[in-house]
Amino acid sequence: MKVDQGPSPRQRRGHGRPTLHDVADAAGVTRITVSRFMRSPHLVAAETSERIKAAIDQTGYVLNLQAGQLASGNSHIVAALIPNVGHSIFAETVQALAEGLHGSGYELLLISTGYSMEREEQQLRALIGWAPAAFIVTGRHHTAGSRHILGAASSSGTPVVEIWDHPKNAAHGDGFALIGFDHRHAGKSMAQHLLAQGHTSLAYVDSGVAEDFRAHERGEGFAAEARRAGASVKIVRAPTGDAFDAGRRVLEQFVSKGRKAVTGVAFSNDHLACGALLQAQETHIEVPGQLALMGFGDFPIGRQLRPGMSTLLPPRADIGRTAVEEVLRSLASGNAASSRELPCELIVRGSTLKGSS
Amino acid sequence: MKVDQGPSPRQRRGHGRPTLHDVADAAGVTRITVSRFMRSPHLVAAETSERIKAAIDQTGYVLNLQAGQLASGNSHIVAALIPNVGHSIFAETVQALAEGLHGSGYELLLISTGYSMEREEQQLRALIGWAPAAFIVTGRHHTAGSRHILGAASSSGTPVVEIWDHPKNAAHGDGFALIGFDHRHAGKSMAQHLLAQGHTSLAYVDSGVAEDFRAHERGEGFAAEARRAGASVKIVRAPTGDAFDAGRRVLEQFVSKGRKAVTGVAFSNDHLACGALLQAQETHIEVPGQLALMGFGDFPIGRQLRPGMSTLLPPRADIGRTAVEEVLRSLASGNAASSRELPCELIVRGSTLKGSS
DNA sequence: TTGAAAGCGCTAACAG
DNA sequence: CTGTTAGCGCTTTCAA
Repeated sequence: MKVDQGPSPRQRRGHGRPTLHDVADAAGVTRITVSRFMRSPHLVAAETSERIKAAIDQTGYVLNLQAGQLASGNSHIVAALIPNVGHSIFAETVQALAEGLHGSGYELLLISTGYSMEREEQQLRALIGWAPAAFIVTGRHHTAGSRHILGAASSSGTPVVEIWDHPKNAAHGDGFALIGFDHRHAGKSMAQHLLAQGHTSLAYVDSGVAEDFRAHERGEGFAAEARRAGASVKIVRAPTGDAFDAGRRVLEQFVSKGRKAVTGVAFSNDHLACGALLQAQETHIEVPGQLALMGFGDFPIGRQLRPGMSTLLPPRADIGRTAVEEVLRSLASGNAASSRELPCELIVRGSTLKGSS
Repeated sequence: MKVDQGPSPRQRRGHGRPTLHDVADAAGVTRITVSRFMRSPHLVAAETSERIKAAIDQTGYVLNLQAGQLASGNSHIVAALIPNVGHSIFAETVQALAEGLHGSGYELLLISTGYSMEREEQQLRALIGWAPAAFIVTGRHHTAGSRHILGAASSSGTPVVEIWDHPKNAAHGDGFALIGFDHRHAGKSMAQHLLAQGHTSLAYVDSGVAEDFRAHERGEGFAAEARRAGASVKIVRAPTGDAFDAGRRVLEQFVSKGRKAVTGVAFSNDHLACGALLQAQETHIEVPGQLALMGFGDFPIGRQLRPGMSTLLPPRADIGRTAVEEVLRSLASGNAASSRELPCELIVRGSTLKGSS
């Protein structure tokens, strides 16, 4: 017995899929009973349940979420805006978001902003049409328009969580929950590590991506700490393009431009740092002997090269897990999501440890 | 004049956001006119448009997509199921999907299946509740349940595209559009390259992920071609876990187990191959002198190590671009999406070229 | 434990 | 160019 296509019995506008009504007819009950069965089976008599169950697989019925959400007034979509879904640094966070939401009854709507605040705002505007139940955005820098949208959502009870950031001096308070770590402090840790190794002439290689504010902040923290300790410090910006190549070119610069004075370099991510390490090895610069290098992110390759790349391990997956946790908690309790600090961990390997190379 | 919260005038159930009705009232027209203005502004008189425009920003109105889709009967969601959104090999494809859909009026609903067919089926079941306008799935291996769901969608006019595959002998015809390349043929190319370099004792290191069928198929193609040419060939499976480490361990095996006879090894991806290359260098095995290595995927790191890693470059971004193209074309024309072959490119670097190391 | 009535916010179809 | 009417498929009261 198939759903008929041609001259149909009950004239319908929508696509021909079975509806609650069809199931109800087949089971000899009304729509509401079927609806109830779908959401709270225990409120339906056992015998009725059986009939409905049979009717459901007979018709091949699937609940239409859109209709349900329209009627109930709350969507089951969690929107997450990530600078670059595929980038090594965010991959695990995204994975954790998906993992955490799986089975919660909420669906993850994942958006790549391409590290562009304008793009983020556009996406947000498109998203609000979906009336997401919660927003997860990356970082605390947004256009005025984005802040307005998120603020409106937040003040009408929609959880808004900013991930991958958590400045200690939350002077700037948009009131959104922040889940992550202090990037200035991360930069400071990097500087401290190099200083502790006896370096007094430092450099920070910033991300070539203009809107990677978090990398810039790490640089600021790095420079501030270096100066505080009386060391010299240079900040250079990596070229755009392949990160390994960028790292290589930066190293060339350091060598050719007579910046040999620099002995300790921190990079805004491990790929840059590893590119520099490879370049150093090929041009016979000893690491860490002549030059100590460290990265950020603890990407797999950093552990593989010799000497291993010292780095800061950010709580990549934890950020995702915690964000979902907060969102779900907030959704369930009605209270706003709260901020959580998740610190980085310093991973020391051969690229900064004199004893090792 | 704010939307009131307390004892409201028009008793409403939904969340307090403004609706078409509010805008219509404010503009002194009916809802349908506003609706029309939102979708086909050119059908509305200039003067009326002005009034509506004013009413819209006065009320802060946003179109509710869910309601619209329910009423019109067609969703604007394109669902894409990818084994691992963050994995290097898929990152560009995902990026291209997002890019291509941006501005098309469709939203990308991105799902990671974790390389599990069961998981894929679960996700599909959850997804159909959203009535996606199109499905993009990875590969041509799915559970019977998934095939059933996709088949039903397809035969009711919903485009279904399988990406990252395109077997030449499409004996198996689910009828879905296939966008990608023939993995057996890719494996064959890899074997041919090693054979052409004079190797007669080959090995293929298969992915440790059981459900990475495409990697297995490349191995089959590789082995078949090797045998055809009279070479010996072994297939081993990489351990799971960090891919670089897995590659290292596989290389250790080759050396310790007296499998020294093997002189040419192809890996199911570049990370495995690069791990092996690093391990070889550290244990003073000459590449390509004693052992030629090649990978698959052309990941950035393969270009950076010395000697460079020979590999097969799959049309990562092209697959995504083309998939979106086909989906949109199909959606617009009503015809089913069609298959497209997008071949891989052989990238020869030092790891297989005797003259270079 | 089940049902009736009303409506979520928007749009198709046809008039005018 | 604009309005009327009648839903899309489901869920929320509230009553039986």
